[in-house]
Amino acid sequence: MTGAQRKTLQDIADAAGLSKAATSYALRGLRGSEATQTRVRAIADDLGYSADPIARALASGRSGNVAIVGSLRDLWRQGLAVMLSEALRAQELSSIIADVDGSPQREEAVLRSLAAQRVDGVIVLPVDPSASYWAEVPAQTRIVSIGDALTARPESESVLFDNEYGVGTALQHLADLGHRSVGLLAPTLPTTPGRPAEVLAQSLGDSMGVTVTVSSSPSSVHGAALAAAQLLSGAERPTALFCLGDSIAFGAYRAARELGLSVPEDLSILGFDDSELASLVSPELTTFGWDEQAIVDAAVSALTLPEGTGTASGQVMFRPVFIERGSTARQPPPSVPNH
Amino acid sequence: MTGAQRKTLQDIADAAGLSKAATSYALRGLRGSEATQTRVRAIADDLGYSADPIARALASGRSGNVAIVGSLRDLWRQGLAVMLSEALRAQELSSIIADVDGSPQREEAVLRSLAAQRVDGVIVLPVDPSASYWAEVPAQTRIVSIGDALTARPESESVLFDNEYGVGTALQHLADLGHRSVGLLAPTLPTTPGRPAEVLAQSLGDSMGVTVTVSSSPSSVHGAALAAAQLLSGAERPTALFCLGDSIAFGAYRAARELGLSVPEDLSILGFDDSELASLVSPELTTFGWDEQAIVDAAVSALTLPEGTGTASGQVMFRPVFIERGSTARQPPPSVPNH
DNA sequence: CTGCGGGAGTGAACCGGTTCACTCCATCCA
DNA sequence: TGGATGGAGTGAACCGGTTCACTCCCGCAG
Repeated sequence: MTGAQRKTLQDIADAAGLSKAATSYALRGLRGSEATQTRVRAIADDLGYSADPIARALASGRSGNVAIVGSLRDLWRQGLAVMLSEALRAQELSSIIADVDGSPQREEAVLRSLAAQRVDGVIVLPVDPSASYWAEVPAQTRIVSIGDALTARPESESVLFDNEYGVGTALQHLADLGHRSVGLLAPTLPTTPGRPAEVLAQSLGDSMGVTVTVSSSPSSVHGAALAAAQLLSGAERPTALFCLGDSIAFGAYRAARELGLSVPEDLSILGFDDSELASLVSPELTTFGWDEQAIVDAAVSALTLPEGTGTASGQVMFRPVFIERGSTARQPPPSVPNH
Repeated sequence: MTGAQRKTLQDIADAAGLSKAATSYALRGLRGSEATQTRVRAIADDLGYSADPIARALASGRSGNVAIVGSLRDLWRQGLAVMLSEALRAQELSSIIADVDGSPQREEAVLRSLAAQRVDGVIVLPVDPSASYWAEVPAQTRIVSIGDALTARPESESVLFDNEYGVGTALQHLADLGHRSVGLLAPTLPTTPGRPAEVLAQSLGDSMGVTVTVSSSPSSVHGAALAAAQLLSGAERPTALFCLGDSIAFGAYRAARELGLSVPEDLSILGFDDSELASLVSPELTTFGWDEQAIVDAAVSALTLPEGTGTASGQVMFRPVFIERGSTARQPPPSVPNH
């Protein structure tokens, strides 16, 4: 039942006894008397009219397409991408999702191809925020970047993660439990200028009397298990592992199992991101969660809202919430003091 | 460096000394001499021209937007949605992702709103394939549905899952291990006409001498744990659980742990979909995997390729591959024969 | 030599909105 | 009373392609 032809602006204009121009203005509330506007809107509703997004795009120069670009390997970011696309749809925007798989080359290629696609916004989880190819993005394309303070692009509107808080809270928690040697497993990124979280963790650790040994790890469970095993087989085995990502933490669980270490008695494990499976593993993973919906909404409105409407700096920061479950414990364990 | 203005077709026409029309035809290889075509293409490449997708959309009536609609709650489908969007991008198509959360009402609402958005294709993981609102989708909109033979829409091009094979293989595997009573945990769907997999499993089980007790379960780990616990607390406890979805299997793991049953000695667990975490849990989950990339490619080409180019029936079927890990065992266990 | 078929190329309409520059007219103030 | 003001509404250009109907011209058959 495709039924009647799609209504055009001209149809509404005819029905209202107005010109196309007046009708267009009235429907968008830009000009014309209050009375006319409501009358025209009523007619449009009546006839089931809605403006053709394509024609509008051509005339107005805005395509209604937004690209979501980033390293979308891990489950958390995949979920974020889907939520972003959902939120964009609510604004009548369609999305182009591009996984750059952590590679600056792919990031560059994607950004270039986007220029041809006439996207009018890019939401990016940047791989190399300092790369020169960002300059190639047309000036009128809004860029919103999502990430921690150091991987987000300082030039663009940003949705930031308060990793300083997260890392500080994590180390404090472990220090309070008596841990003095902590291993930090951070995801491998090809270019990590300054290795922000790691450096931060080490200096924070120092101030708490905790030694932080940093090691990088792939985001996959398998790779993380290897990286964790290596860290745990060193001379001075850390009594706790802080994993920047739940998938890495899951890998650590496996490594611990293979080494015959029980969690949390012999080894405390701390995750990050509170994946759906954090409460599945045994013991349940202590981790940090985010308000993903709020992050998504912030990113979309940064893209959507007229310039300067948001915060002065164009930046919003989100703080992870600590979720204590069962994977961390006092060190040394109180149950076996000195036997 | 936004630099030079974007090139238009007129620029290329001028440079080639041809009319806009001839240039347009030549670039698309539709008319004009071979020599002219290559010459025009060379000029276009030279000037870095690429056609404006919006203008093209307006003129040609195809928007270049494809909607991905379905129940996108679980991780597997989320990953599929991201992969689909990726694959569409490679065809210069943008996507609109809509999660209908298993609700026919939302499915209907989304389909209606899509009409206004002028999508020219829909990839759907249908919730209610028999619903009448499908008729509202404009006839020229291509629909590709992804699902098993009974939840896919018979009217549209389909990418099918060979669940008959999957369920049969699973039951055979369990029967071979000596199991005679199997619990089947299937995801809850609001309208499940005929409850296909369940009915299938019961009749297949009959032919193998296996009793199959069906129970529906939410897709979330928590909900599944509850459903599994209930199934395991019944009078005749099944010795194996076949879970239609890895998340449900993870819930079953937890239920087993809480009931003091060890896997696989006391209880065999079989999953479905081979999520990234199937090999993380302990024991590693025996499950069924898909070639997701092939499924995605099939769906996209069904949408993209001209009508009738694919298989005669417009349907492709994919078969899951059995991945045996450590969560199933012989029943009763051989280690403790009769002690 | 005439007539015809067909490939190459062209001008103009068209897709369906947005926006600019303009006219018209009622109102208000000097 | 006359001129400035400004809100309501209009015609036409415009965005950048696609496609239709047409002309022109060359080659070939009758």
